[in-house]
Amino acid sequence: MGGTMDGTKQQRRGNTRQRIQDVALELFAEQGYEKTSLREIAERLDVTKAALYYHFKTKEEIIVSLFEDLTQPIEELIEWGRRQPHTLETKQEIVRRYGQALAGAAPLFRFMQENQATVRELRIGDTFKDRMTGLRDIIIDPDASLTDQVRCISALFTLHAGMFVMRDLEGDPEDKRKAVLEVAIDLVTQAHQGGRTA
Amino acid sequence: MGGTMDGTKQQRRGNTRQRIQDVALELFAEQGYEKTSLREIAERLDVTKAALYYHFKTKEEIIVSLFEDLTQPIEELIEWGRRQPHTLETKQEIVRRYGQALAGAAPLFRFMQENQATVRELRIGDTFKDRMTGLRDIIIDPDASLTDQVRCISALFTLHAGMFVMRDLEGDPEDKRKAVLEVAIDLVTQAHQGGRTA
Amino acid sequence: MGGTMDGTKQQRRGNTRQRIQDVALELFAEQGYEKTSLREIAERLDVTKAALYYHFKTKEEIIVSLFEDLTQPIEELIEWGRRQPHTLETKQEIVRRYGQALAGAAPLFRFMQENQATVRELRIGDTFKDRMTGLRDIIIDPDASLTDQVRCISALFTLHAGMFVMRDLEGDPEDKRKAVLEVAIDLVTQAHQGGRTA
Amino acid sequence: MGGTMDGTKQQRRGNTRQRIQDVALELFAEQGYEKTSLREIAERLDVTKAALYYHFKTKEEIIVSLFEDLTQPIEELIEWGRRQPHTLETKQEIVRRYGQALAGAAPLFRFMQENQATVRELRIGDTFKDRMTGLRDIIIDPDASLTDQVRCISALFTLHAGMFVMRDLEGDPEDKRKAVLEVAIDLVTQAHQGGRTA
DNA sequence: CATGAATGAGGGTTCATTCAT
DNA sequence: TATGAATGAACCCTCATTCAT
Repeated sequence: MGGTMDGTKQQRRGNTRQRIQDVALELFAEQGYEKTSLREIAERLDVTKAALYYHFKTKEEIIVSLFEDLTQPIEELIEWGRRQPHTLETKQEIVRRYGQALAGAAPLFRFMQENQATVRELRIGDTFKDRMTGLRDIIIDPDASLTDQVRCISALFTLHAGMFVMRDLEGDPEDKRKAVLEVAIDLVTQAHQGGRTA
Repeated sequence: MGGTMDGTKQQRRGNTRQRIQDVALELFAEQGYEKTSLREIAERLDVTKAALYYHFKTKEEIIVSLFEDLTQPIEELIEWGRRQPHTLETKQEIVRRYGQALAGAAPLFRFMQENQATVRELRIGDTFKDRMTGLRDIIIDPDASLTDQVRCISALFTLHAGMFVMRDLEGDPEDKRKAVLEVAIDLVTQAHQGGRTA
Repeated sequence: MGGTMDGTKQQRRGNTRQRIQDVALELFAEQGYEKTSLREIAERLDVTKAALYYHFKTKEEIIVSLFEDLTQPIEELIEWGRRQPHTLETKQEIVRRYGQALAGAAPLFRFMQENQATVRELRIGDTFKDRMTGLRDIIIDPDASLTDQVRCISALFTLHAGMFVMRDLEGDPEDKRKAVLEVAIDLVTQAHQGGRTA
Repeated sequence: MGGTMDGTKQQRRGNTRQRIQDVALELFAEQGYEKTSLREIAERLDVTKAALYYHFKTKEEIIVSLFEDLTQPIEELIEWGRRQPHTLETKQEIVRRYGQALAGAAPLFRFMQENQATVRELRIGDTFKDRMTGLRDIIIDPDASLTDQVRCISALFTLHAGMFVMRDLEGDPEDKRKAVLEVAIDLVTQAHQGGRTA
């Protein structure tokens, strides 16, 4: 009552919306979307379930908002990619940047990878698929051999796998990141040259 | 009463357990584990929920039984792999056979890929992880460079991706299968030679 | 096939009905009637639930049959008591014999004491109440003071308590039995003399 | 909107928790714990089952809360008893007060008496047993004869029986209460003097 | 901004019971 | 004698959501 907070309820400066997103993403990534209840989120925040509804109209809107906030870099990457010439350098740069974008929103992508069935039914599903298709079309040469097309997709998947599956591979994280990137770039490079050499 | 059934209740010869598994897997793969209710499964089979409980003790046991039934070929593959010398040929053969095994239980693996968050919490989770680790240890040379290790994992992932993600890639399914296999084999081959050449 | 049993299924000479009763009583006394399911009984006997229904029409009939089989001595005791003169000796003898009867069917009475709410709703309820009333009327003098009437009921209750509550009192069981009996007899004796002395 | 409620939904001022407890205790005492479903309780209150779960986390918590709320006088009685000298007067006073405490929470104790099997499995079970043991230790002389120990327990049991079994004894309730108390006090008195006189 | 109280729909699970074989 | 398969009703419980305050 007057003056500074007493700490009982940690800083409530109106950042509640943000805090909800943080906790939600953490729990969604850890337990899955359906197994995470609003009650659980609310409890962690020491807030009522009803409070969540002040900030988000539905449970789905929480995940959608996360998706929209966190995946903009990828949107921009695609935008950028579309305007570039389809050279090898461009492709390699795309892979590099995509790797960074994934790392920048790791929990979200972990969530999306581990909850594909859920994501597909959510509103995000289609949007996300569109983006992936967009990316693909940039690095895939339409008249490349099937094998090379697969290589490109495999490159993207390697990046994804790099984030989550390879956590239990031993080695320095930074080294692993580099190794993953190298393999991915290798794949698009092979794919790019495939057309010309074979 | 003599002769064939009248069709109202299709053949109830004792294949109910099997039919439950079939329908369950279909729905689990399509909608996810948590979003598929036992009521839904029962309705599709024109049977009561309680009937499911005659054949399976819990919902989890249904998916576990599917896992155990359909995953044995992979178990055997690992067994076989362990007894082979770690030659390039062995590795390539592992990849080939793993591809086949995946194809042989496609719906289950699609389910597991798209419901990782769920699977992790289920009893299957650990078993599955162990198997993947087992496979990895066979095709990965322990003293290979990190990059080559990533290549091997990427090969396995490419096979997985091949099953599900690449469905919307245009082209003859059989051709796609071959292309996927080629890329995967390529990756382990590069990884294998990496140590010797680099 | 032919000759003696092999022991896998212990003696099944047609005593199944009896075995059901035994196991049922044990479980009913231990866990209560409602918390004991037919599945549980069947499993303990290594038999199907359906088999129970060959021997008993309903779950209730199992407990009813136990009641009828095991409480006959008390029925007879009442019969006997009714024909005796209402002397002190008779009353004392009733108490003594009732104590024995309780001991002879301890698990059943433990069950009835600990599941009164259930028993009341079962068909047994009334029968049992009738018997208790019968007993009471024998040892209670209709024109005794209220206090002496209470003494008589208290005597009966002391016997009941003696069976179950006093199990955790230390001391030799046989000694405890005697002590309980002594107190009960004391109570009816006081009650009997009350009328004459007060 | 201003003034009194319209009666459709009787006063919902926040006394719902209390109303749940009241109805629950009534039904539990009448039909037993397991045979009373939450649906039944909810219906009587003209409320949804889910509403019960807003106020109590589980069904068990309802009975536990009743136990904790209603049983405090006995807790205090024991506390008080422990601090008194072990004189005859103290023992008699304990019996008197215990009788009052029982009367003050008659429905709860009726429930506990008639659902012992259930209570034993509930969290309350042990707590209750501890209290009874506490009471016992106050009125029982450790070096009294077994017979006198039984007398003390019998006294307590007489009080219990007085509440429930003797309802169908004819006579004025108040007179019956007095008679029961007299017998109980008599028993502890005999027990107390037993050591000195016998 | 947020809570307290409640709802309706549905979840998985268990039960006593039935009946053809 | 007993089993295998199934049912219908009920169970406790949890969820996302609503709304007056």
